[in-house]
Amino acid sequence: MPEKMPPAYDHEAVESKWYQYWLDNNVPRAEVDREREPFCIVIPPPNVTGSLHMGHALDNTIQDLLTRWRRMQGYAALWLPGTDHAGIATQNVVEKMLAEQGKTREDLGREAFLEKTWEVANDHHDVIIGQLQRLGCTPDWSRERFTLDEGLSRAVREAFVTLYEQGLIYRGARMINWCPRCETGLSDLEVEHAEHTGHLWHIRYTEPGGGPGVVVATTRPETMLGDTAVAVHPDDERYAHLIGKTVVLPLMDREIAVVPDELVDCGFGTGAVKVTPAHDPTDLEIAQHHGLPSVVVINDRGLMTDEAGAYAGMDRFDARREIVSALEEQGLLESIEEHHHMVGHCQRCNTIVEPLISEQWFVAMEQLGREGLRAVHEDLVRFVPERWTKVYREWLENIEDWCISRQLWWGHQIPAWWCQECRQWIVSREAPTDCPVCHLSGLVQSPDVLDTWFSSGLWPFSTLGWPDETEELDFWFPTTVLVTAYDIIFFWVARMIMDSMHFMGRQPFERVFIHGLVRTQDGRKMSKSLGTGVDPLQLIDKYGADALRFALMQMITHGQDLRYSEDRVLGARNFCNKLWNVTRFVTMNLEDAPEERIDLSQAELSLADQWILSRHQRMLATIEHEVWGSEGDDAAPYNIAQAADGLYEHIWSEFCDWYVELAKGDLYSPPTPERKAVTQEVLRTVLSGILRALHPFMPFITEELWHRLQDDAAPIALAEFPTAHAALLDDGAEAHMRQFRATVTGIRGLRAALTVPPSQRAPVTIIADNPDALELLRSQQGGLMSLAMVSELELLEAGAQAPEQCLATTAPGAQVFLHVPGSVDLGEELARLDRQIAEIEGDMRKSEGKLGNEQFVANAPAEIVQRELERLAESREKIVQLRERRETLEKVRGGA
RNA sequence: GGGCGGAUAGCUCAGUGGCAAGAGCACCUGCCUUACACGCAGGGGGUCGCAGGUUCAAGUCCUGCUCCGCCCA
Repeated sequence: MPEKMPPAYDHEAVESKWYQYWLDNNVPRAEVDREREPFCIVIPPPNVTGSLHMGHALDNTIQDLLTRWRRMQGYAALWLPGTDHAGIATQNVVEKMLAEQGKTREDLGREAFLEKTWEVANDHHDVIIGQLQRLGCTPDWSRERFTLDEGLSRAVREAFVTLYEQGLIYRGARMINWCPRCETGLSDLEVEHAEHTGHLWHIRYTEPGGGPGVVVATTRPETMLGDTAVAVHPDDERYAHLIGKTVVLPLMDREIAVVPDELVDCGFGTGAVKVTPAHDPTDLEIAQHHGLPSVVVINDRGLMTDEAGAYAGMDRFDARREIVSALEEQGLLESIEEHHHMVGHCQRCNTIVEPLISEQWFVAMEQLGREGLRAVHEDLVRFVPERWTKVYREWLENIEDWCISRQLWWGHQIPAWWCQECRQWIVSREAPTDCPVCHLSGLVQSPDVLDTWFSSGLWPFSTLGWPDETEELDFWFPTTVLVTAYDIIFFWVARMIMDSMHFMGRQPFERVFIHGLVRTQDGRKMSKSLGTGVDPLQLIDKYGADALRFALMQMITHGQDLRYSEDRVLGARNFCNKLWNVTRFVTMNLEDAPEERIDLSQAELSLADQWILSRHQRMLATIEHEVWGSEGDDAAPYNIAQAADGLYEHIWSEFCDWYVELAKGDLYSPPTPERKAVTQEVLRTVLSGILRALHPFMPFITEELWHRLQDDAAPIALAEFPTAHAALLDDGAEAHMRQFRATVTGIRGLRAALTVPPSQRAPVTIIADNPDALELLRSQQGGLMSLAMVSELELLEAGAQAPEQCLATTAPGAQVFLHVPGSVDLGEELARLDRQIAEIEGDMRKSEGKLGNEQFVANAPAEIVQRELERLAESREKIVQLRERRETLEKVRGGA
């Protein structure tokens, strides 16, 4: 890397060159290797509709970070990529494209429509892969899967047929959620409920003889055409006289029975409800109790049927208006109330769903649900944070059968064939040529496809080769951790666990790391339609992928939504620049370093050397502990933000602010050549550790700087992750540095109090409280003078006479005096001292209060009491010094 | 209706019952000190939502309440 480093980091120049390098060096590739520990993450497959948003950027950065880290630690680390065909979503996108040309899918026919959809899916796929690569993600591309590819389709057929054979898949007519726009059945989860302000219409159903009858309240008057009864609560005295009688259904002139049923809520509306068994789940139940007939008045396109009489062919909402006005004309509309209620909408197209009785394929969930529960009861799968376990458990405990057939074209066509001769369904892994029962041909495959989540549920094992018993499956399954947001726990996570327990007899992953959603700065949901979406690629263009990744990693909080703010990305970009420049500094100063490397364990280290090496070990131990815990993957807490902060703090506030500044003395004017060489070695060693530890967070810049630091380097992506060595921890050096730093900071504070510019050095006197402190300051004199911009340093023993015409402060173990050339504003200085005195007096009172409390002394641990005693002693010492100082100043002032 | 989460500096958020509550950004002051102005040094800023309780000790544990958000019915 011969060219010089420019003084500002340019992310575009750096990030463009390393992805291909990683591919060339096989970085993403994972091999089955029995000598290594397996580590495996399967990607939550992005939909091949649309492109990646900030949520994907977050989710995939976490996965890449964990994978890179384990890879560097020598694990056989597989991150398995892929995409999801996203049945209804993708089909909607293509239908919209067709609609722009005035066409429908029927115009094209199934085959041509699917061809078109494959094209669209392939295009989106390529965009998504490109985005993941821009983000620096390194999943094993050689193992990439798609939910509709041949292998996964085989897995789907295997799962379907097996469940059918086990009696866990059945076909039947049930009331389901129907989207009249998509013209397909939906599962309960695909319906989103939103509060609507509607009306509660009170409608009178009179008695055949002309009696007053009963007033029913309804939110959906259009369904009344299909009413087959009126129900009241059996204990409701208001309506007792009507039970067993009939009333006349308005507009249809049909006599319907008044039936008693416990399901009726006396408090709702008038306490009498119309019963429309074909269009309401509760009504259907009531109808079943009383053997009532069903009349279907709304069809699967949301239009009124022939049964709706005069309203046949009308849209359901037009019919509602017409019916209300007809009732009003006839004087049967008693009143209208405003009413707030939850209305179900199609998750994909937001159309109001219609409950319809329909013949569909269902998965019986009771047994699968039990198996899913066993996975958490026996701790086979653990959620991080743990509280999501409860959410998962409660959903499974109340689970209902799952409608899996969709009246769509894009997806896995159901492996079921209808024999027109025997009038029965043949379910089979392979397409049968003729009916196994009557042996006649004339089988017709069900045109329906499966719910997308049926295939996604198999993802952790189908992608590893199931139903074949592959080496990969044997080695990497169960996978290590699943990383996803909480919004698909039911849709996807739960189904993977149930399916895996059922088909594999084991959990799909040992842990589920649940993170939150990325929101806008003011906490709103990011959405393209609201214009609140942020495109990760634009941010990458502006600040770089490393900055985006690091910012996201700093913002993660466990299971809580995070508010995106561009300031954070800017901050992370500045951090990149800091890293760039400190590497620039180190490489510039390594140019004349000796060829031969120095063994630091044998070298004579300065205090600063010992300190930074110790702090470096501590940082490494901290980040390992925060992310992986101390007992390996099954206890990993994934505190990634804490690890990011640990690195940031170490690099910026310790390595750059203090070590590098102190190193300058030993580099520019070393007392001995050895001192310089050791300093160079420490700089090289610590920076090398920093780059490697930071690599999983910021892969591009660390790869670049790694090669800047050493010409002949192999990829940092494959370098060994640094390990903390307890032997290099040095509590003594850390304590001495704390004291040293406090002294420097004390002097700087005095300078700032007088606004002495940095260019102006100033003389300083320090009176050490004890010989140890004196020795420390004497040994660090050079660093102290340069970092605190001291012109002359006078170091005195305890008891020495304090100099006059000075500003003073106290540091641990020392009193510090800044000699002021001109005149000092004594008034201001006195006020400053008074503030300090007041503060310390407050501290003293608190300590004295605690120590004067017998209970505290008796009950608190000895260590805490001891600490309190020390603090009190320190405060007393300080306050004596400050008061003396104040007196002196007063005298000077008086004399002046 | 049931459940979950949140409320800490102007903003976004950290914070094992015990060292007098921290960071980043923003703000104020002074600096182009030969790695970095994407920077350096210094500084101001807090009834830890409210009210009780447990404890020698509560931002942290318990109870109740208020407000905000989410999920399920």
